[in-house]
Amino acid sequence: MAGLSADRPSEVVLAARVARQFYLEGLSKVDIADRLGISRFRVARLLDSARETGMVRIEIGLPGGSLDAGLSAELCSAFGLKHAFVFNFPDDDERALRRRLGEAAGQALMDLITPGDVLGMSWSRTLSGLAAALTQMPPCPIVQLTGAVPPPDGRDLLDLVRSVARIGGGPAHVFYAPMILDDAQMAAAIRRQADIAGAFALVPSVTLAVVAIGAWAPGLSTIYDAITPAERDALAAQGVCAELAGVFIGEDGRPVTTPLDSRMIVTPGPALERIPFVLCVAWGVSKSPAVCAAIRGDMVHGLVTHASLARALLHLADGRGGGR
Amino acid sequence: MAGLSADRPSEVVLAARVARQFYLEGLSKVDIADRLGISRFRVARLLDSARETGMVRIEIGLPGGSLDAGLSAELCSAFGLKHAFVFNFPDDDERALRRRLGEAAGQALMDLITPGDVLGMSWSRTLSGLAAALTQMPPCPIVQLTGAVPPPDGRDLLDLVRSVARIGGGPAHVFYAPMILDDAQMAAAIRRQADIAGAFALVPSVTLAVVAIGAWAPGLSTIYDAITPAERDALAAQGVCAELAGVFIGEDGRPVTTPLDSRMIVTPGPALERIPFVLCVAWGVSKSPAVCAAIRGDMVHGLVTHASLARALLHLADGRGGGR
DNA sequence: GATCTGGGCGCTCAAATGAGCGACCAGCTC
DNA sequence: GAGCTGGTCGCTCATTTGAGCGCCCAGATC
Repeated sequence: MAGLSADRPSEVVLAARVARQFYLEGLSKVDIADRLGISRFRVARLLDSARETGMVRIEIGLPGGSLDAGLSAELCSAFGLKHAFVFNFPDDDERALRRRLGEAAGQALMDLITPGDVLGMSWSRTLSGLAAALTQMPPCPIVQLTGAVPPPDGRDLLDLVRSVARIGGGPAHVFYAPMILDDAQMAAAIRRQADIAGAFALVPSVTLAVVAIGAWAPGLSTIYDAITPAERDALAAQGVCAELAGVFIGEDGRPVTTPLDSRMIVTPGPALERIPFVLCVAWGVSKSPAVCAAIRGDMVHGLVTHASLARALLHLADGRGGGR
Repeated sequence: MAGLSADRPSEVVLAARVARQFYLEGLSKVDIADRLGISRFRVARLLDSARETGMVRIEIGLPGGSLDAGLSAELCSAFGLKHAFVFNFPDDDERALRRRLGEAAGQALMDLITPGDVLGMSWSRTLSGLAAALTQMPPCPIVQLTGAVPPPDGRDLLDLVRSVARIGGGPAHVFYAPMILDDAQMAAAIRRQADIAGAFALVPSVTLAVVAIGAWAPGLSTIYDAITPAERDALAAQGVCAELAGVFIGEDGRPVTTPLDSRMIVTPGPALERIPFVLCVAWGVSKSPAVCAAIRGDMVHGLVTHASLARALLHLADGRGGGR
């Protein structure tokens, strides 16, 4: 099985000739065999040897642009994702990285959405820039998946949903409610409001959702930063390590039920799990354990991210599951 | 035929996934199609696109060692050689380069020779080191192809022929005569000597010859340096641009008949042309036009050389014939 | 010399692949 | 709406390719 002994220069060169003609000139093995006056079986064996000895090197590369197709493909394989989009954006400027990833998510959304879809959306600082890159959309209905959190720049989830709906021309199903309330009774009362109940009634029909992944750590999740230290610790003790559209996720990538749930206006975990395609955006190497957990389960089907986080994820996957 | 539009990230990534699985994991297109849930035709088209757009990069590389298989293969194709051996030897130290090329020629000879062969040999400073690398040889008869020139270090053609014969255990057919004589009559007389005539009678049975290529310029040919300036110019005027075992070669790679021939004890050009396999050793970028001419015709079937000369040859071939 | 053994070679047959073709669809023009 | 056009898709059929097998030869062992 080794082949190509080092003390047979003519065979090494012959293998190189065969490899050139096969891989670079695109000739068939039969043609090569005829030209070189050897059997097609020998051609095949020489090619095998050339591959085995590393004489033929094949790389799946960056075709240009900022999309790293090779990393994206690896991520798909390693985590069983249906789609992954890894972009070569520099990490140094956080604001620019967020903006570009938001636009990239818009690109991905345009690419994935089809006229029959019903789009669900949640909010994050990264996603708030998504609409800027949307140039064309089918007129899909768009559903607000969670209550709103007050954004620093005033562009909130309702703005995002409406912007996206305007581009496609489809109906926007929005409602006015905060994401977190002080007590469960008030949350329940709010959920009974007609517009909110109406929006949530549409969730089962959502076919494509765009959400961000938060990590359960300071500064890495809007919710983490919005609650008390005691609540943070309680959830961490329950195994929460990531957060997806207000749904808490454990290390196995499945939703974790927490006492906080009753005080939140969000699509419930089981409902989120039933959405056929959930596209996530994640950002920052420090989030890698959280993202790893989130995409490990079956909840997340697509991921938009940048190269350094992607590499960190692949490293985690290699270390643990022994993925190739 | 272009495919993979830049504004379809998912298709680009899909192509990368397909390419990974096909080229790196060795799966069949049918398997890939089944895994990804697409048709095998789509797999084939994605692979074509990936090749076209340069997403898949294939290089035929150096497997290690000093033999550059890629350059060797290119040289074979560009000049229609049966065998080429290009070695990555540094150019800076001429003595070392010559020694290593001589040994490399020995390697090539061991590789190419088979028990039924009759080996013909001529001399050059490079070839004088050939025997040093010979470890095993079939017991082939070995024939001296030319008269001798006095070597600087005393190791002459007869020594070389005898050394090679000793390693293989075959008979050595040598004779005592200089390569160049002062007048034609004396040369004719010498040719009639029994041992010389005997050796030359064997030339038609020679199946494999090892010779060096000289360029028609000062310091690049033993013969050039051995004759008068007037003779040099006369031969140059006749179109001589290279020299092979004492046979003068024109720009078309075919032997040139010259007045000098009658004064030389060498295998005649037509006889040399009839040898089934002529293996040449050449050295030095300054010889590239001569080597190019010599290997252009059908006289030379194999070449042992170093990377920089090989590249110069390919450059010449590209410029002229438009070889790819 | 007889026998064994390992490796290279080329055959057969089934699976994989490519070339070419028509179906289908979206967008456009009239 | 009818008709045209450019593009993608998957089919058929012929060719190419791979897996496995037996042959043959060289070298080792007895």
